[in-house]
Amino acid sequence: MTDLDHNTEQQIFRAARKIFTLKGYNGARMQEIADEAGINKALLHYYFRNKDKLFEGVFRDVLKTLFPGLTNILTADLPLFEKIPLFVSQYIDILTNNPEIAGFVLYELRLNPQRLVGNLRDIGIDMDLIRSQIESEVAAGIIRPVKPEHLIANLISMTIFPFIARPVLMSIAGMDEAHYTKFIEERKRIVPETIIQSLKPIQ
Amino acid sequence: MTDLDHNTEQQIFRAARKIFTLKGYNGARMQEIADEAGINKALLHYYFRNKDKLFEGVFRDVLKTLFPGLTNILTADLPLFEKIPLFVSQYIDILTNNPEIAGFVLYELRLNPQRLVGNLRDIGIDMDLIRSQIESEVAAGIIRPVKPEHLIANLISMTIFPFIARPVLMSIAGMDEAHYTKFIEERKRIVPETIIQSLKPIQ
DNA sequence: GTCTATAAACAGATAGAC
DNA sequence: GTCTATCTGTTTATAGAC
Repeated sequence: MTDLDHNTEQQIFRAARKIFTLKGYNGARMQEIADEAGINKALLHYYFRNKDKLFEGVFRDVLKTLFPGLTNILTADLPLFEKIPLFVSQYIDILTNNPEIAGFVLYELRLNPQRLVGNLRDIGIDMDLIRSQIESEVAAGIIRPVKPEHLIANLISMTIFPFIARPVLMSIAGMDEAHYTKFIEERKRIVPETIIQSLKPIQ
Repeated sequence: MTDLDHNTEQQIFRAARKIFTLKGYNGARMQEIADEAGINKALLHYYFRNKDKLFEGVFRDVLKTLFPGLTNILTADLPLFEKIPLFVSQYIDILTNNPEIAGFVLYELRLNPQRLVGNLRDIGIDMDLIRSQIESEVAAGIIRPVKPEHLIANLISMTIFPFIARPVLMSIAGMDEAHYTKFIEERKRIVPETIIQSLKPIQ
């Protein structure tokens, strides 16, 4: 399956990814996807049978953008204080390039949680590994004890949420586009700093 | 306008709030709202003219659940270290009772950011007030310097995100319903602790 | 493979009886 | 105020020509 073999199929898929992530499953129209791809509506059905199957493909594709490389960082063989900034920085870069996908995935999963089934492999984090890393760093006096669920929750919350809540944050803080961009860039430093400070043992 | 005067209207509104927050504007069906309210579809139009107006009312109502009391806490006359746990605890209680509204509001706002216009009053936080409180507590040696945008972003991210990402968090951490409930309750302690630790001056 | 034309189902909205 | 019946427009999906 080379790039040239399925040029139209790829064009459709790219258009579908754009429209679906922007408008959601229920808000997306097959006609709009066809327009975006510059082809006829009937071709969508020729290549992908129906809206559901097209969406399913896009959703898997978006999950692959969002998860695998990142869960790898979390389970890499690095001290927590190195892992955390790496994770935040890479995640912010991905979301800066794909600003809609976090909100898209979480919303569609809430509408339809069973979409997780069958895609769990892409999302899973080895919590036991993180738990044992925490235990050994606690034993070494590097960090204070913390439950892995809460550490992970804090980390991804502070990293992802500003992308989901963008309009609200801009509004309450009175930011324009430029401010928001700067704000996001600053979070590469702020988020790790916040977590690391909270993890340091009390001297 | 007493409760008894508009019993049907209220029934419809409650049903609409349930269906809209659960399925979103695009996913909600007037028929389903009518069924939920136990009345006929035509009555929806009799009371609320059309789907847009019905949604508009629900959206405002949800904003009122989500914001006013909380922004009040943030601008109350209390030390930061007291405000923060209060905010987290109250927000978690509200979201526990209305688990879908955070995701609902943020998603609908992303689809349609202009919904903020005209509702800004409900959402606004007086950032200058928070900024000056930070400055004075820094001057008093109680906390380290921090930009108000980031403090607020950290606070609401860690508080709200676990409700939006519920299925993902449950999945990656292998939690069942009971675990998740306990996890959320724990965050009333964890979130303030994390922020406060990160704010304490280095001794 | 790609198109035009159209079928089939659905969803929002209204007319009009009671 | 509340209902049944129906209209109108939209949207997914297919048939069939090229």
